[in-house]
Amino acid sequence: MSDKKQNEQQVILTDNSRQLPAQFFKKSHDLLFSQLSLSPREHDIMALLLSRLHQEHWQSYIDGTAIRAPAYQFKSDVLCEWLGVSSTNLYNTLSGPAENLANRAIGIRQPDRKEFDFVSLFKRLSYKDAVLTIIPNDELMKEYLGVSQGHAQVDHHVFRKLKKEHSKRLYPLLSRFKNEAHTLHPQTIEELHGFFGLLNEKGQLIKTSFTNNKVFIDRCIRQPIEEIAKHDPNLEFLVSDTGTFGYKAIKSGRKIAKVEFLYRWRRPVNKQEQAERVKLANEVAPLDRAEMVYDLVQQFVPGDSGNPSVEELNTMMMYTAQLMESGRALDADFMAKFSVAMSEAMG
DNA sequence: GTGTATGTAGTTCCAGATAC
DNA sequence: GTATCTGGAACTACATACAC
Repeated sequence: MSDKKQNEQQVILTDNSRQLPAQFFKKSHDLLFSQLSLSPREHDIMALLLSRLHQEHWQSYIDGTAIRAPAYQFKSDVLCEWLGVSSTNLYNTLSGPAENLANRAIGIRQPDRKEFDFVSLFKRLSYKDAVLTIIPNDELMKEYLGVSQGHAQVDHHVFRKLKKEHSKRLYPLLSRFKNEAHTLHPQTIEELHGFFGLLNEKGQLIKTSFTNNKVFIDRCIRQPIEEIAKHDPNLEFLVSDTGTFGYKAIKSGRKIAKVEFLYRWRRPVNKQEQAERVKLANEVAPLDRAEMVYDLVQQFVPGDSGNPSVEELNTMMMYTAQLMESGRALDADFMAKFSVAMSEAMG
C-alpha cells in the first residue's frame, strides 16, 4: 500500500488486488438499512470502495490534520479483476455507472423522527488515466465507518456473481443476520419499499408498478432469492407452508402486509473457507473478531476443525458489552454453548 | 469511443380468486 | 355482487457486454 498525503488529503492507492480482503467486505448497519437504489455495476463499485475503507485512513481527517476526507484510488488491474472485464472494456464498463454513481443520493434513516435524510454518496468520483478515484462524502463518515455498531459481513465473491440489482441489495441484508439468536424479523411492505430504494424523499413510490405487491415481490424478493440460492452454497433457503421458496408472505386480510425471509446460514466446512476465515480473523478489528467468535460459538459443532481457541474465546468475553449492544444476546443458551466450546478448546 | 446485441428492469393488461 | 388483490404474460426502456 502506498498511502500518502496530497494537498492535505490522504490518498489510498490500490494497485494490487491483494490489498483487498480475501473474501468479505463489511457494510455498516446504517448503510445496510439506508434507502439506496443502484444498478448492478454501481453496486460493484460501491462494494469495491467498502472493501478498501478502513477507519485508520480517516484518522488525519478526524484529528484535523487533513482538511478533506481520504481519496481512494484503484488502478486498472484491480478494477479489471474486481469487475471481471478486460482492460479494453474497462472504460465502457465504468464510464456510465461512474457518472450515475457520482450523482447518487442515499437516504439515511433518522429513527427518532421516522424520516430519511438524503445525502450525496460521494464528494467526487472520476476515472482518468486508467485510475478510478472515489472521494466519499465526509458527511457520511459515520455511516461508512460505523461497523462497530453492527455490520454485514458480505462474501464479495458471491456478491460479484449476482447479476440482479435487487439481489445485490438483498444479499448483504441476509448476511447481516447469520445466526439464530440474531434474526431478521418480518419486514412490512413499506419498509421493504424503502430498503430497495423505491421511495422518493416524500416517501412515495418512484416506480409505480411496485404498488402491485405481486410485481414487487416477484422482482425484489422471489427472483433475487433464486439467484442468491444458486451462488451461495452456505445460505440455505427454506420453503414456506404455502410453497414459496425462501420467503413467506404474511397477509392482513387478503393483502400482503409483511414478508418473512426463510433462510439459515450453513457453517463453512471446507478447508479453504476455514483458512479464509482464519485469515480474515487476523485482519479484522478486535470487536469484529469478537463478533465472529461469538457467531462461531452460537453455531458450535463439537469436533469441528474451525472451532475457536481458548485465546479467541477469552478475548471475545472482553467485548461482552459491545456484543450485547450489537444485538448479540449472552443468555443462558449462549453461555452453555460457550462452556462446551471452552472445554473443547482446553482439552 | 462507438455501435450493436443481449439481458434485465419496469410497466401494463387481463383473468381468476377472494374478502367484505 | 363488488371491489380489490394475485398470478401470468407480454411489452418497452434501460443497462450491460462486447466487437470493432
